[in-house]
Amino acid sequence: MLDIKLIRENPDIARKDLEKRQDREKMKLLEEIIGWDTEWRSLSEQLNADRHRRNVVSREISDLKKEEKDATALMKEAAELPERIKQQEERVDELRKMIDLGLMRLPNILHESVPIGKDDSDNVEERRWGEIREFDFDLKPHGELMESLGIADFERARKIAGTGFVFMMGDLVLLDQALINFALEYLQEQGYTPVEPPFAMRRRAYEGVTDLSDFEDVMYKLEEEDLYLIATSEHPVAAMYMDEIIDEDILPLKYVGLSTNFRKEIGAHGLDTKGLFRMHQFNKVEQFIFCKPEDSWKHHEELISNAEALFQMMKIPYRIVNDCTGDIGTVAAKKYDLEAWSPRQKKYQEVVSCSNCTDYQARRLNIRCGKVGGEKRTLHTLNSTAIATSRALVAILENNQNPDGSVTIPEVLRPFMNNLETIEPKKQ
RNA sequence: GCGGGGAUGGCCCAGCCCGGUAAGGCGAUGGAUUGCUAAUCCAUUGUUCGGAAGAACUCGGGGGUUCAAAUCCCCCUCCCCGCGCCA
Repeated sequence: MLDIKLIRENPDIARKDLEKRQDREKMKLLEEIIGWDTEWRSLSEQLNADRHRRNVVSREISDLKKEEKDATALMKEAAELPERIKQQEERVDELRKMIDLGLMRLPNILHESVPIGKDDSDNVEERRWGEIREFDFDLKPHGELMESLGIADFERARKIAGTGFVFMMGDLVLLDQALINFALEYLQEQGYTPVEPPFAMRRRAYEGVTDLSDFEDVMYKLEEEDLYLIATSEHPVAAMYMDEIIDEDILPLKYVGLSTNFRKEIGAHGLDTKGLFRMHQFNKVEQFIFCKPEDSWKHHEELISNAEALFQMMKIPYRIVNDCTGDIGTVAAKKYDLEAWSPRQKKYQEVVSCSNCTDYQARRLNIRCGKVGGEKRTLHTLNSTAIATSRALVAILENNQNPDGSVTIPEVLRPFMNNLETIEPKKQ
C-alpha cells in the first residue's frame, strides 16, 4: 500500500502515476482519499481536544478526592464528555477505515522506465538470448509427448482430482526434482538461503501479502480452518518478517524459497490444453530479497540475471520483456518477465516474473528496517521466479524433442538425475 | 479434543488481588569523561496529528462498568506446557 504521507505531501506524484496507467477509477479514488484525509485530520484535532479536557478533569477529580474535597461540579462536567467523544470517535474511525481501504486499492508508484500499454502485447522487449532450433519433423504437444513417454498420467489424475492435476511419473519426477536442485544449488552459491515455508497461511498474514479480495477466487481455503494454501512461496517468505524491525546491518536478506503452489485459477489457454503450462498445483523455486530502499533497483537487475543464468545454462532460448502499465499489476513498481521460446506455438511464453515491489508490500506487512531507537523506514521487497518446474518442463520437452520421440535432458541437469541423457519412449 | 500457563514499547520483565500519568533491565543512538579489548556517567530510544509549542493514542483483539481501566466484568484470537490422538 502507498504511504498516506506521500499522498498528503505530494499528491501529484500519485496523480501522474494513475494518469500514466490511465486508470480513471483509481484517479477518482485518489481524490476521495485526499478529501477523507483532510476531514480526518481536522476531526482528529477536535477529538484530541475533547479527550484532553476529559483527562484534565479526571486528574483534577482525582486530586480533589485525595484531599477529600468536594468534586461534584467537576464530575458533572466529566459525565457529559464521553458521549461527545464517542460520537466523534465513530466518525474518525470510519474515515480511518475508508482511507486505509482506499490506500490498499491504489497501485504502487511505477518506475519511470515502465512502458505504457494496454496488455501483454505492449510489453517491451529488452533482449533475446539463445538460438532458436529449426525442427524438420512435427513436434508433439508436450502433454501428448509425456503420455507417449509414459511419464505423466493426466487421465487418472482427472479421475481422482479433476482437471488441472497430474500424476508425474518416472523420469519426469526426476527431471522435476533435478530442476529444483539445480536452481537451489546455483542460488545457494550466489548467497541465497534456502527456505521451505509453511504451505498454508492465516488470513491476516495473507492480507498483508496481497489483496485477498481480488485473489480469493484463486486461493484454496481449508474448510473449517483459518488457513489458505499458498499460491507461491513469495507469500509466506514475504510474511515471515511481518510486524518486525530488521537491523539495517544484516540487510539484504536473500532467500530462495521452495514450495508446491496451489492455484484455483485455470481456464482456456489456447493451444495444447492438456499439459503442465497451467496447473492447480506446481512446484516453484522462488527468489526473494528484503533490502534497504536505496538498493532495490540494483537487486532487481540481480534477480533477473540469476533467472537468465539458469535458463542459459539449460540452453533454453528466451527473451526478457519489461511489463507495460496494462500488464504489471498493482504491487510491482517494475516487472520483468522472462519468456521461454515455445517452438510449437512459435512464440515466447512467460516462465519467470521478476518484480521490485519497493516499499508497497513491506508497508502493508509492516516490515521496517533501521536501528532500534533510531530512525526506522519501510524496507523494500523483491521477488522473482527462479524456476517454476512445470513451465520449465514444458520448455525442455518442446525444445529438446527428438524425431524418435525421445527428449534430451539439458546437460546441467544430468548430474541431478543419475547422469541420464535422454528420456526414451517406454518399450511396449 | 481435555487440563494448565501466558500475550505489556526493538527484546526481557514488573504492575493486575486493591482502578488514579506504564517501573526496571538489556540492547541501540547521541554526548561527557577517562587510555587499557573497555568501563563509568548523562540524555534519547512506541504510534499519530502539528511549522512549533503541545496534545492524543498505545499494555493480544473487541465490547462493558466508571469522572477515570494494563488493572474490574463479558466475548474472541493466538502462543507455550502436559495429556490424548496421529504421521
